[in-house]
Amino acid sequence: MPNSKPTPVTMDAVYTAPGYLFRRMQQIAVALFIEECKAFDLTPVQYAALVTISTHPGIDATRLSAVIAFDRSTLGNVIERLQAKDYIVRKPAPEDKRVKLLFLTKAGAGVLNEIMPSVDKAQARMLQPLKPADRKTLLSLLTQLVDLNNEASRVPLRAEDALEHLGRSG
Amino acid sequence: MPNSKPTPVTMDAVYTAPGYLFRRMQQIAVALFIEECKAFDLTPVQYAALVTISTHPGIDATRLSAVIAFDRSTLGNVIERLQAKDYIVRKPAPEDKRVKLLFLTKAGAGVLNEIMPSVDKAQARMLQPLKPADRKTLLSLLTQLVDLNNEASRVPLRAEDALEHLGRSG
DNA sequence: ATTTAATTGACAGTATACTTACAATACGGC
DNA sequence: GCCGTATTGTAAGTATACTGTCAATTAAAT
Repeated sequence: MPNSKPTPVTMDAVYTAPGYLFRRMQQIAVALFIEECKAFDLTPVQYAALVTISTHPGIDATRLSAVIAFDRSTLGNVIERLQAKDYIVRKPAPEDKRVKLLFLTKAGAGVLNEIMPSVDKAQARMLQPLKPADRKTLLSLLTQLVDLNNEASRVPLRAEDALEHLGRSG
Repeated sequence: MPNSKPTPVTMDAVYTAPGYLFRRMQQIAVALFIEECKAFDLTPVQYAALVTISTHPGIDATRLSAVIAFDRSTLGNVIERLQAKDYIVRKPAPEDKRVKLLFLTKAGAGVLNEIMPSVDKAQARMLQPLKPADRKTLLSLLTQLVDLNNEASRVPLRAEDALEHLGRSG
């Protein structure tokens, strides 16, 4: 009789799983971001896209997705929303008819400057409960882990590759 | 002239933000889970729900949401999908006509038992790149941080409260 | 130079994750 | 026992996040 002893299942199968903990922390991070930045009507993803377009004016959607490691399909919708809010504009690339280049508008640059302190506050708040030394340790291990697992993600970060033929502005 | 010196924006505003790193790790965690468990057609969230229904048979959707800290609305759809796959059944509660109680089916209990090793493999893989001591440190800090930030999340974990009048089976 | 392959943005479809709102039901104070 | 209130499940609407696919276009192979 095979499989005669099924392992007894406990909630530890959920609570101690790193994947569960990362999910919870991500949800906490988004909640804190939204709370601190509620005056600005910008989501964390939209903020990351704005920052990247700011540091790489004229980047296209595919390269943007590689630089922040967000899915290309998802980013299409994000870009549409940023455009609807008049924070960015899309201009057709002269040398490649498929490509649309992304630029910040004045309003986009303004929001980005204004939201920064609130973003910093949110980022600080989510580590606040830890002792300063533990914050540094966690951030260091987390940075290492994300980097070492880069290829495991569906959309690996390709910061360098993506910018090879751009003006190397970031 | 106010605001005459806008802070120069760099990609560090994204790359070093803990929120960004948590988002990346969550995406990596999901990718690894899906890859290891592709034979089973179960998502991480569906797995967590199945485990909880297994350890708390007869739990209702609202309490389930509190025990795994997932949004109540989201969970409605998750439950529908688990029901469509015949992994769970919903039975009306005799003493409260609003409530529908959740139970595993034989198939649900079977999948849960079979998928466990693959889930463990995925969870191990995402920490694998770190040295064993660093894995322990990260997991400890992450667990602390999630717990200390519990109230900041939109759906705080309420494991105890949620089970007060249940049979205390977990 | 013409066929083949790769890239780009777009779209459809599924699955979380959250908000607000709502009807049905249950419960509290009185 | 009635009434205001809270709870439960559900639904609609928005925003990620991923899978495919597709047409248009460009690049590469020969």
